[in-house]
Amino acid sequence: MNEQRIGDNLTDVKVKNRALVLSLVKKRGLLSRIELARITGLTQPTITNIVNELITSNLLQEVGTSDTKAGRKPILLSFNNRAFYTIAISFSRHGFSVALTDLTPNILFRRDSNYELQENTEIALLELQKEFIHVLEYATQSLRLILGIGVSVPGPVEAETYTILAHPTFLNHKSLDLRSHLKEYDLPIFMANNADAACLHETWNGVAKEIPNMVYFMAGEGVGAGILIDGKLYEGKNKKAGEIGHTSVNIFGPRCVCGNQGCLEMYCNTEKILEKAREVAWFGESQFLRQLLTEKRDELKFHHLIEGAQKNDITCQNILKQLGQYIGVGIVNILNVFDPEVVVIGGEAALAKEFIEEPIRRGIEERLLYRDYVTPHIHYSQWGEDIRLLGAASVVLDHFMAGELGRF
Amino acid sequence: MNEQRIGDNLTDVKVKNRALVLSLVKKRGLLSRIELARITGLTQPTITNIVNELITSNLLQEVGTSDTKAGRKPILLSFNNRAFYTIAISFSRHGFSVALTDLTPNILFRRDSNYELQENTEIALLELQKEFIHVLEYATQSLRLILGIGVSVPGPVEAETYTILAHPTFLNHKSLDLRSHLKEYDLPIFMANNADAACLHETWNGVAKEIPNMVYFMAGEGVGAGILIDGKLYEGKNKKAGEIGHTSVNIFGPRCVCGNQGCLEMYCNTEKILEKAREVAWFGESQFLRQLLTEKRDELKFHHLIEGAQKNDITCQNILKQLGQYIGVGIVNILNVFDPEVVVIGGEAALAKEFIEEPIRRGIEERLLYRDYVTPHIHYSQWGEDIRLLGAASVVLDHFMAGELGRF
DNA sequence: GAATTTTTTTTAAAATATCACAAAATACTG
DNA sequence: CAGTATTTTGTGATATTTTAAAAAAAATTC
Repeated sequence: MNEQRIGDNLTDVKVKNRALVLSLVKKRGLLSRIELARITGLTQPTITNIVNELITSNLLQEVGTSDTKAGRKPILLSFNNRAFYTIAISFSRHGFSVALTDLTPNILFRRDSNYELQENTEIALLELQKEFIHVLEYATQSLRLILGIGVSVPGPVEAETYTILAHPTFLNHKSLDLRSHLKEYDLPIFMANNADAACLHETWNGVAKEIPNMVYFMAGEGVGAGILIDGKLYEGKNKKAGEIGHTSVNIFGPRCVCGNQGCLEMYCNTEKILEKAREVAWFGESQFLRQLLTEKRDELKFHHLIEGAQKNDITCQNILKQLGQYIGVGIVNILNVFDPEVVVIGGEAALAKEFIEEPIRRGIEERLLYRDYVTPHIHYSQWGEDIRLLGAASVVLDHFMAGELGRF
Repeated sequence: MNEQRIGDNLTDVKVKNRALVLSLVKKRGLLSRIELARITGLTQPTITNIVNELITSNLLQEVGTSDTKAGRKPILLSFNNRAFYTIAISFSRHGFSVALTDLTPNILFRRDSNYELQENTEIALLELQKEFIHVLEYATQSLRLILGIGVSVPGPVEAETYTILAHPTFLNHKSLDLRSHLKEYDLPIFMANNADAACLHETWNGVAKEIPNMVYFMAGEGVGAGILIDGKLYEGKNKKAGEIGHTSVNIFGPRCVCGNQGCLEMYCNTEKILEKAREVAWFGESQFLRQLLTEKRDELKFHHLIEGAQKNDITCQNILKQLGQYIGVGIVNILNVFDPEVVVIGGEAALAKEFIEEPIRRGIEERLLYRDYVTPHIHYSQWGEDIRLLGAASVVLDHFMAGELGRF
């Protein structure tokens, strides 16, 4: 696939500049040729040339003009998010979704399912295939050109083959070569850990559009991070980077399933938080929790804690506050190690923003090594549950925009 | 200085390819033109062209031929490490050194001093200037062309201005603009944290020559890391990345000077280890330590522990073993977060390799999340104390080889 | 010593951005 | 409302760089 050339080439220049122009318009919205020239430092004829090619391949469109003081009005260019489409597949620990998205990406059509890949892999795969075909038919019916399939997985992925690897919390039986199951549709497949996928989405459509160094801290059923360095996803030698959830934050702490002691994940995954809430529910002072538990038995979910906290239930607030404190510890570690421009907090925990924000802020203020010299920016994911599918689509988008899929 | 062009250029290609060829010869030693063509994927004429330019600028030399089965013998090219020189300045917490180095870098002439920058900044600076002039005179006397000054600092450096920043453990009074003190000699000055500098040295002259992703874990008086990503030093938004010593590994642990709790540095810096040794010395069972302490009072140094361990003193061995265990925790955290190809352990701790190696290996085996999928490579610094100066020189080298200093 | 092999160099060709300038479109001025 | 200034976009020649093809150089083999 790769022809292993490390030396640079004339065509490399062209490809890079074309990708640069395209992604600038994608990220900044409406731009004129002259603005592109100014931003890139390329000359106007070069820009004209590149832009015309991109218009020919239908990726850019001329959409009206903008006002200037005098002279010819600049023609505004916009990214054509309907030029191509992706099929996004996302797995959580309790189900999966398949969707058709445009290049923004927006979710145009989705199918959700509760089959767990964990429980009965064969049946789940059949179900997946069914839903996939469903989406694919919807897409072909309306003549959408599909760039590829993006898959977001809550666990590790094998670097070369994009196999979903066996892993105690998501797929404990054996590794799964999803690619071969979808091979017959002859679409390129890209896979990423869901923190990485979410991270990519923030770079193309979120808060990290113009930010080279960012860490996406994902705290939900699992705790992991997507790491953006120099505008590119950093995945490490074996696509195994970002497992911040399994860094020890308590060397003398209890043993984690991974073998380590006192992993961060043991303190700030939402399951652990719920366990604690259940404990407190029966014996604690929270009427809200006790009532919930009698009504719904063991069906206590994370969003219940948020509801409780919003209804001023002190216990719920305190539990979330503690979650914030633990997340804060993780964030400070990230800040000290990565010195990123931005940290985005995502996953279920982000839904509790209003209750964890303050303890996190406080934690940074008190504990950050270089707090006198740097001001870290902490954002919270704006995408809710959709981020799973949006991330999956962004994986395809990311490969496409790098010029890898050769459609422009 | 930067003309802010993000678009790519024909000259960019040339500069990159030239830098690539030069660094390949520097790193791999003797190479012929045809080999360079094969490695880079560039064509032979392109290589010839570039090589001839580099020979003209005296950076490459033709040195004999190598044997082949038949045909014309390839002319071997070698990197001329005496084409230019650097002046390296390194600070530790207890003194500084100034040296002249070639481009390997080898230390050709050095001056060491025990003035602490901390104690009496003004006098120390005068002393530094004196030694610097000494080295500079030695250099000019023999007509060496100096590329620039490299400075390695055991603390943070301000990104834009290369100011040495105030910091509790090295320079607690106020920031120091070393650049302006050396301005009159009209040489470019580059500064880096000493972990970063050491990391760079490993990329140019050590174990990471061909490795894009590496973490240099430095454990000595302080604990920090130099992070290599995609072949480049990763410094973060504000050159504050890599402070792994101040990641919390015990959220419930004692407060660190930095504000955080249970920082890694509190468990595996050598000072802490020595404190523990001193405690144990009087009341423990170690005859070696007790004798040492009565002879030398409070002059117990880290190398004494190593000596003791080498003389089979169980207490010394146990203390070092524990150090290894703590370092192991740090390494596992690094491996889980960065998934690097290589981790290099440096700093004073690396001197105790024979005693910490096993507990570190064991720690990784037991605690690494993806131990079934990845095999991390752990190296130990080979450079001893010289790494400070070598690192400082490598900072200059690194800028030069990137084509920034415009001498080729 | 002629044929063969391998490396290096030369020459011509292709690709790309740049430079200088022209054309187009609009606002401002009197 | 015509003319001018201003700004954006487009065009053609030029310079630079890599590439492709072929020649030259150097060494080995038969």
